[in-house]
Amino acid sequence: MVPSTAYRVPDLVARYADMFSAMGTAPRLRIMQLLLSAHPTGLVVGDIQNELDIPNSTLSHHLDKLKNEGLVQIRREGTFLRYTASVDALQELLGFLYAECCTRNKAIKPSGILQIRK
Amino acid sequence: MVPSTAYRVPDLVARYADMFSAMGTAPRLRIMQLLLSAHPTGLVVGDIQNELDIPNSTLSHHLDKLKNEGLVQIRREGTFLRYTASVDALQELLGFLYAECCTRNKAIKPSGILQIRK
DNA sequence: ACCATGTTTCGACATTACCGGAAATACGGA
DNA sequence: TCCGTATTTCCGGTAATGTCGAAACATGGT
Repeated sequence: MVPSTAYRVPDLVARYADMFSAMGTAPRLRIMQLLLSAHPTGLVVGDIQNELDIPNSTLSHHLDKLKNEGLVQIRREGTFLRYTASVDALQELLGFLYAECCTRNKAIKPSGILQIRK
Repeated sequence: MVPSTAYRVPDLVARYADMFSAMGTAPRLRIMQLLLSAHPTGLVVGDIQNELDIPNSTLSHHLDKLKNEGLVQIRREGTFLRYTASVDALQELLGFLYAECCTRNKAIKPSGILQIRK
């Protein structure tokens, strides 16, 4: 018996919720901001630590969470680990929000997103 | 002695983090989707409950969280409470994400947000 | 093999979050 | 005032999360 599609389709809403949750604390949102500001080069853990003043073990947990939700990408450079913001994930998330607010339901006018921001 | 601006400026990052956190669980993200799909009319609590099949007390907690982060607006209609998605809050949040990803750091091309979405 | 540096894991704690049944409250109508 | 419906508050249990020092691990160089 073939299971209904509901079983096979990964729950996108749950996935996006997890992404939002990963950006749902100030330290992690700051990390993402920092990585975006250093895009596409990214930063090594020590740089992030110095910039945000987070203890190494705490920082490692936050980075792990961001990694698990696919929001950052990692590559090794000798003894360093370089983290970069995942453009794909952020684009997906931004696209989801945009679709829900602007495309599907037209609750927000696209022009409203481009606000003056100092 | 004048305190540095860092003291007076409310921490916007923390605020946005709280908003992301509020949308960071599947039940609450579904509630926001539902309210957006019913925008601008909104829905009364009972409708949301029937639609999402969440016990009343649990639902009330989620709605309270969304209210506290300013993501929904409420008005009373007799014995009913009508919830609507807060366009202002969502626009602010979307604007923040857009600015961080597209404007400030140009990590994502704006055209990439408008993806085909079924 | 050893060392220095960078990063993660371990272990523990406090805090907060999620969930839901039962009771309490709010409102409008009879 | 009493009743029925709508919604919240109260209370408890359980699980998840944020934090961080200390120890372990990884890597490249000597």
